[in-house]
Amino acid sequence: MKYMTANETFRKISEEKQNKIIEAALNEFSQYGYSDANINKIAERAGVSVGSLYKYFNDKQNLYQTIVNISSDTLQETLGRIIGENDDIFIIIEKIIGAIQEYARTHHKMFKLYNEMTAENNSELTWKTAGSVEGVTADLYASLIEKAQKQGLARKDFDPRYFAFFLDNLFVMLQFSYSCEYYKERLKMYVGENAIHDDALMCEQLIKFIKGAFC
Amino acid sequence: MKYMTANETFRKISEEKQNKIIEAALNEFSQYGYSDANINKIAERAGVSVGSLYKYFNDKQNLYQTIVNISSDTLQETLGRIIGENDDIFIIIEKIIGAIQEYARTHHKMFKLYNEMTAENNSELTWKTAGSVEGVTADLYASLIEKAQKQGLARKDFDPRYFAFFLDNLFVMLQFSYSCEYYKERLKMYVGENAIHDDALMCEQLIKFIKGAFC
DNA sequence: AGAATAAAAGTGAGCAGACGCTCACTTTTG
DNA sequence: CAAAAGTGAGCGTCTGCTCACTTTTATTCT
Repeated sequence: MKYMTANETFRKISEEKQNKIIEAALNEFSQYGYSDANINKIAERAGVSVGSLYKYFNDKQNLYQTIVNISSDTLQETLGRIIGENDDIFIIIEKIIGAIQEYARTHHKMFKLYNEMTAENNSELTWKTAGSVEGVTADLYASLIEKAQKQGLARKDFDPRYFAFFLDNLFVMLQFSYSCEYYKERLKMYVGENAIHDDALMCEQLIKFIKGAFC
Repeated sequence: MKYMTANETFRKISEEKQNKIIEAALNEFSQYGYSDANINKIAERAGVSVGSLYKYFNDKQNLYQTIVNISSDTLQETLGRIIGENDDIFIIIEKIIGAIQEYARTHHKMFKLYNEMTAENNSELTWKTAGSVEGVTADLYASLIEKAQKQGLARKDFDPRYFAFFLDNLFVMLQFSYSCEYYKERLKMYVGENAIHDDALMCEQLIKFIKGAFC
């Protein structure tokens, strides 16, 4: 169900109002992180009173959880669609890289939120939601690789679960490199100032790297 | 110079006292992150008064910077030593993986601190110290790969700077996977409960992956 | 050597500002 | 005219940091 973590009241208000609140909260949380995010500011930016906000969400944690869930669902939906298209593995990888590059521009706050969330120490809470997603992804990648091995598209002398892990590691770091200040700077150090804008070159090189590893 | 960011007073006190303060601060910062770290608690755990702490360090930021610098230096020193040994690239990679696995146990708080630091938004401050380190690493990896290309150890149809980037991405994620709660859980999802303890298998699989990509 | 004294180091109660959250109240809805 | 939705001043708490004060160390003088 949509916005499961929010209170009933929130689900009854107009979609426009919902969106304004979600946008304001995503803005604040992704920019300042959980602890430094200011609830009063979120309310002000969203054009609602703090009192109302606390009728929609039990507390700060609850609002944060809702935003994390929304982001997680949005990203997962895209990934699911791509993998469900039943292409061969290297086409899928290319599509995923393309999706990361596109999302880094249109939804970069969600990537940033994801980065902050994983750095937090009370991961137990956030793991319950984002964790299930990671589990599904892990299985999907592993079975894709296994299929590729059977089709002769990948060599057979490695553990598909480990290679799925390394593959997703490369994707996670690509997300960070496009969305988070620190990793943006780091990317520049490695491949130069304007690499951030040359999507095609990055995609080409990364696929070459992955293909090499698999074949 | 040692502890450059700290005040002169700090550099004059006994090494034992310095170490107690650094340990207490590293503990607090790595466990709770910058914002939620409590200065009063650090002082108490280190066995000094808050007043003294503020004679050693200008403010919270300053103490944090000092801890980040120390961690950064410690890790960089190890990496520099390994790369300086002039082995062929795959021996170096194996040694780096081994060092990550070892440090994940002996210095895991430093890795955690690094993860939190990179998620912070005021990266400009921390970039000044950690950033210079990343720059050096980037150059070292790239020239190592270039050398391998010339020696015929790696194929020549890729950009060494991009491959250096992907290589270090795999190392960074390995660090996180061994040290940070979220990524530990994620690693379990991918390769199973007891993969965290099977260092040899992880090393073997990762080298296989990297070797494939390079050759 | 020890007293006198100045400088440096150390202390912790408490100030000041920030912020999550409440609640007595008003407005809107059905 | 209830019931539900909305409001925002301000309460309570938390915490970075200060400052008036004490203790220790270093130096000078008799």
